[in-house]
Amino acid sequence: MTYRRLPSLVALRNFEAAARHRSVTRAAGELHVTPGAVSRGVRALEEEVGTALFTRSAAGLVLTPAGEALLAASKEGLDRIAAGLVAMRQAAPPRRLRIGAYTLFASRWLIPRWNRLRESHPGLELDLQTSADPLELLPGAFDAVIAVADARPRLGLFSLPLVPIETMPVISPALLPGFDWHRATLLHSRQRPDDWPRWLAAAGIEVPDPTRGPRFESIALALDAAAEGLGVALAIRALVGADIAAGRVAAPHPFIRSTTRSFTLLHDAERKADPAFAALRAWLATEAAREGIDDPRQTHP
Amino acid sequence: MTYRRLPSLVALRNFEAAARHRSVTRAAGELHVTPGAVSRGVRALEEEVGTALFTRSAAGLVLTPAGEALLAASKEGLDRIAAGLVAMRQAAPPRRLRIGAYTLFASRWLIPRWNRLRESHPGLELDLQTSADPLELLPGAFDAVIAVADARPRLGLFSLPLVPIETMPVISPALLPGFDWHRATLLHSRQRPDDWPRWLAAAGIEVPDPTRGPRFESIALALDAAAEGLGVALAIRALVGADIAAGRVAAPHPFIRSTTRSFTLLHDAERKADPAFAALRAWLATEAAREGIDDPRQTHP
DNA sequence: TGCTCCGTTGAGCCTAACTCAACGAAGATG
DNA sequence: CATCTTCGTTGAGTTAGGCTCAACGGAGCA
Repeated sequence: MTYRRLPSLVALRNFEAAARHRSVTRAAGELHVTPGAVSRGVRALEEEVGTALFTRSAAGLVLTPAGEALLAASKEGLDRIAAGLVAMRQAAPPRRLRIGAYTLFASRWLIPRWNRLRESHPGLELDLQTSADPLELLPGAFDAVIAVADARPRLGLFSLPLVPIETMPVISPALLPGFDWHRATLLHSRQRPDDWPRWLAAAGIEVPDPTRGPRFESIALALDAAAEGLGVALAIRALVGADIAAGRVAAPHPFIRSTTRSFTLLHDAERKADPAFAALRAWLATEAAREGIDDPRQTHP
Repeated sequence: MTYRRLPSLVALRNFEAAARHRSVTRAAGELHVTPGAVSRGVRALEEEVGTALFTRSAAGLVLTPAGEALLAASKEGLDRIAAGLVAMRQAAPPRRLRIGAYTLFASRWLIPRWNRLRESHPGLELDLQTSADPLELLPGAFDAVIAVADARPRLGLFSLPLVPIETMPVISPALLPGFDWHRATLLHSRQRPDDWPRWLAAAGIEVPDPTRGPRFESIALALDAAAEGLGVALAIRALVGADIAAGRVAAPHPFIRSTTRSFTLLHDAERKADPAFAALRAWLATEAAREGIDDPRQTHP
């Protein structure tokens, strides 16, 4: 029943990298793990095959004859597999998914994370189209759509909430000292005229007239205006992190208003099992989960 | 820094087996896992590469072109690695370790497990020599010794307790009905004359004379005598499990006397890091830990 | 003699991968 | 044509392999 006896392939990969570099530390760098992990992996492999593969010295690693033989085999074997993955992508040309997304979400969230998708899923190509108008995102012109939606299930649609809509006020950092709600100019988005009244009510702040102030076509423009010092805009928390970190805007008040809606991935329920859709979902879910852990704009400047 | 991008090699192995067999169930059999594990692994791989590798039907699996390409590559790659392991064993001829072991332990514990060692560590060959005399096992004539020892560390020796010494009485199952300690014949081992007095005292059983009865050269012979219905012998729990399961002997009393000593692997402390010794230790420790979970004589009849 | 670099290791944690059990779909059988 | 069997999938929960962190020891270097 046993066709082939293989050691732990994880340990084997550790060994192969360590042997190729003649260094535990460099192998750890290549594999993005700690040197300790590589050291343990190699030890485990040596124990499994019952033979020393390296002679260790502080200067570096020297392969034993057995190690040389195993290095050749594992390098060729892993190379063959890696080459096969490339060949496979030609047998299956990149899968192109047409994605429709809300403009602000695309520019502040999706695009900054784009590189990681290309790296981790080379077989997936996204054709991104954006719209500031939620209605345009509804029809079947896209394979999948990222829109603002509540958690309510929709017949025939699979939905995956990604990023909660939470509003918070932002102003130019220059205006932060002595900021006064009664004298502040509220910057509105035409699409979301109720945002300010709701936020102010939830925060328990009273102003002369919550509907006063200039109206902009989109939240993005209101945000730009706030950064320019024109007044205070309501931003979506998850989408202004980088602006705050970069010092473009700052929060004059700590209250964040939660809502029941999220930026949500929506696609045809029948395509749930399609690996391309599964990959897209998994990637988006992972990125959404690491929200706040590290911002891509910080780590990949 | 990233030399090669590889998917999860565990998932890849699942896929390769499933693709080769054109069957999840058969692949699971080969890999000694459940079909669910293989199914999940393949799904994860498909998601990782973003491409369907199989088209599923109840009749079986059919590979997509991408799956064909990946099967070829992974099969060749894994074959190359497996072949390299064989070649490696020729570069490093089997390591032969001279093992000295207490006779009863060797026959009742070590030998029944021998096959699993040969299977899991083909690079390790044990040269087993046994003795019923503990003194013969001490000197440096062996690479490692399995002897009765307490947990006290010994200078210059590495020790690994394997199986605790616990004594329990056994008789022929035929004598079990109406067994009476006052009329029973105690079968003694010459090497361990104190065993019966100690066990009886610990169990709180009084007999006319705990030292009466025939003396045999070894526990093994006393055990044989008990099985023949000559009387009641004191056996070591871990070594009579199979005899009890096979109905050769039975326990007339549930009490098991624990001691501070164990069958213990002993070897030169300096050879602790030697992979062959590490492999031997790991194998013995694993076998000792599965003690009672399944007896090798049951599963490999 | 002290510094630095490198590999190892003890302790503890985390998550990928596994098991178990239940389920639905597609032949096979009577 | 109902029933049974086989096979792959999947939700829930568990486990252990592999990882990190931090501390340590030995070898070369200043």
